[in-house]
Amino acid sequence: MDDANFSRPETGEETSDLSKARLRAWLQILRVSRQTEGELREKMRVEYDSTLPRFDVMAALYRAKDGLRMSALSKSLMVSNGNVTGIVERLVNEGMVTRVAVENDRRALIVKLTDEGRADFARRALVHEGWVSDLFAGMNAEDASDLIAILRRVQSRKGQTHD
Amino acid sequence: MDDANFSRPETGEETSDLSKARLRAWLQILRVSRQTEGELREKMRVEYDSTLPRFDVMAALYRAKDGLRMSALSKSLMVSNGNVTGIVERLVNEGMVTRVAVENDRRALIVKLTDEGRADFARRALVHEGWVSDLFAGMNAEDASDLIAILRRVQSRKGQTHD
DNA sequence: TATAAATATTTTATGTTTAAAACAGTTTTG
DNA sequence: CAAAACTGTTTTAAACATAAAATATTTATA
Repeated sequence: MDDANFSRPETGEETSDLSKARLRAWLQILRVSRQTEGELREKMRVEYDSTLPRFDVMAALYRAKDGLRMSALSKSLMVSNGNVTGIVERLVNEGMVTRVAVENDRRALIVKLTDEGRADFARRALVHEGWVSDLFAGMNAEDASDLIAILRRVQSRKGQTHD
Repeated sequence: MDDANFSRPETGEETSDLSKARLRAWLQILRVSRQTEGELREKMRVEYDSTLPRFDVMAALYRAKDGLRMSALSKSLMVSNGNVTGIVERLVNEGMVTRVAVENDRRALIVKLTDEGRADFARRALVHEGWVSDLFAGMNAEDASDLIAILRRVQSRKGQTHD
C-alpha cells in the first residue's frame, strides 16, 4: 500500500516504475533493431551489392502490383518524401523500377517494378526471410505471436498523447 | 500430421511457417521502431533543438562517469567509428562534451560530458522517459517484461548462423 | 474565371550513417 | 632495433534521412 506510485495519475512529469519499464522495453527494441538492421544491411551489401532501403522500396512495390505513387510509397515506408526520390532514382538507374505518368494528374508519378525488378525481388525475398529467421533463431512461434501482439497494442495507441 | 513443415530441418533455403512468423515479428519490430524513433526525433528537435544521436551519445557518457574512448562509444551505440566523430564534434561545439587526451596512448581520446552537458542530460532524460512512456501507453508492466525477455533470447543467439 | 488553397513531387541544406582509405601511434617480431 | 602487424581515430565518398522551400499542377472559392 505504500507503493510510491499507487493510484497516482501519470503526468509525464515524474517517472513511475511503469514508465521505467516502458523505457527499458524501448531501449531493448532499439538494440535488437539496430543489431538486426546492421547484419541485414551487411548481407544485402555483400550478397546483392544493394541496400536495405532499396529492398524495402521493392518490397512495397512487389505487394502493390499496379505500382504506387511517390507519396503512397513514402507513407507506406514511413520515410520522408524527398528521401524516396533518391532511392527510386537509383532503382531506376539499376533497371529495377520505372516511373509512369498518371492519367489526368500531371503532378503525380506511379512507380512500378520492372519485370526484372519483380523477378529479382522474388528471389531476394526468400533469401532475406532466411537471414531474418537465422538471426531470430532464439525466437519460437509463441514468442513471435506474443511479441507481435504486444507491439500491436503499442502501435494502436500511437498519436494519443496527453499533453 | 500432414503439416508441410513437420520434422523437416531448417535449411534456410525454404520458408517454413516458423521463418514466416519470425519475419512478421521482425517487420513489426521495425515498424514500431521507426514510428517511435520518428516521434522522438521530432520532439527532440522541437523541444531541445537537438537530435536523437546526440542524445544517445550523451546518455552513454552520462552512464560512464569517467568518460569513454571514441571506440568504446561507437561500440556501445552500435554505430560506426566515423559516425561518432561527427556527432561528438557537434556536441563539443555546443559545449556538452570535451575530448581529453589519454595518458600513455597518444592515439586515443576520452570523451566526457561537461558539467553543463551532465546537467542538461539529467533534465532531458526525465522528459525523454516521459515521451517514451506516453508513446508506449498501450504497454503494461507485464507486456514490458515479456517483450524484454523475448528480445533477450533473440539477442543471445546473435552471431550464430548455420551457414 | 481569376485567385486562393491544396496536393504531388523535387530540390536544397543539413545531419546522420556506413565502408573503406588514410593517418598516427603502439606493439610484436624477426 | 627495424619492419610488420595492429590499434584508435579521422577523413572521404556515397547513400540515406529529415524539414523546409520551391515548383508544378489541380481543386475550390469568391
